[in-house]
Parts: sequence; structure tokens; C-alpha cells
Amino acid sequence: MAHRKDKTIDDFFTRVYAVTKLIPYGRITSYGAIAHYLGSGRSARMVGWALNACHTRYDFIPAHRVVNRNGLLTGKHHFGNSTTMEQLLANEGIEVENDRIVNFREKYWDPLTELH
DNA sequence: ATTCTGACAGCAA
DNA sequence: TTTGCTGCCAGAA
Repeated sequence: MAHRKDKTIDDFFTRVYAVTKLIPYGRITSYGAIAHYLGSGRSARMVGWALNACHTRYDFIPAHRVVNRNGLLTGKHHFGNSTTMEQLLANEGIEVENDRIVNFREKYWDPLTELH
């Protein structure tokens, strides 16, 4: 927030964080789903970019609940230890096997359908 | 101003 | 089924 150069970017980042914080405990969603919900369906990579900077925020952002569309933990290297993301998910009862969410379909939470 | 690079996704082969 | 290429759009250099 402090010194963001471009306001539009700040808005986009803020929206990504807002949606991410709405992901229920024990559920996960995908980068694309968030981008789609924000009306920018082809900007999934921007969602990842936003989450990459989420650690600069003071509030808690459950970025570990966001994986790619196949349920793969593609962002695990952006958490302190490369096993941290899996740990955080395990704490919520989400099983991970070979970097992939087990029972991805059942745990999946789509902001488009879950929210209005 | 220009080029490179992503925590992605969709589609062609 | 898997791999590879392309579109995406900002930040960083």
C-alpha cells in the first residue's frame, strides 16, 4: 500500500488478496478461477504475480490455498521452505501427494459459483 | 523505449 | 496422455 506506483495495479492486487482471503479453510481454488472471477479471465499469471507479493502485506493471506488448474502446488517455492505450502495445507486436512492435491475436485472452491 | 520473465491456461499435435 | 507453443499483462532490468 505504502508506495505503489500505479493505482490500477494496486486495485488488481488488492482484489486478488480479497478473493484469496475468502477461500474457506480446508478448501482450495486455482489462479485461473480467481482471474476469471475478477473479470480478467486471461490474467491467471497476474494472479500468481500478485500472490508473489502478498507477503509484503500485514494481513494474513492464505496463498497456500491457491494452486494451478490441475491441483499442482506450482507456487511451493515461494514459501519459505519448499515444503511449507504442503505443510500449511496438511494442517487444514488437505492431503498432498507428489505436489498434487488429493481429491482436488472435492476440495475445489470456485469463487464464480460460490460467490455471487 | 525495448526485452525478458513469470506461483497460468488453453489448445494443437 | 503428454509435450509444446501461444496469449496474457505487468514488473524489472
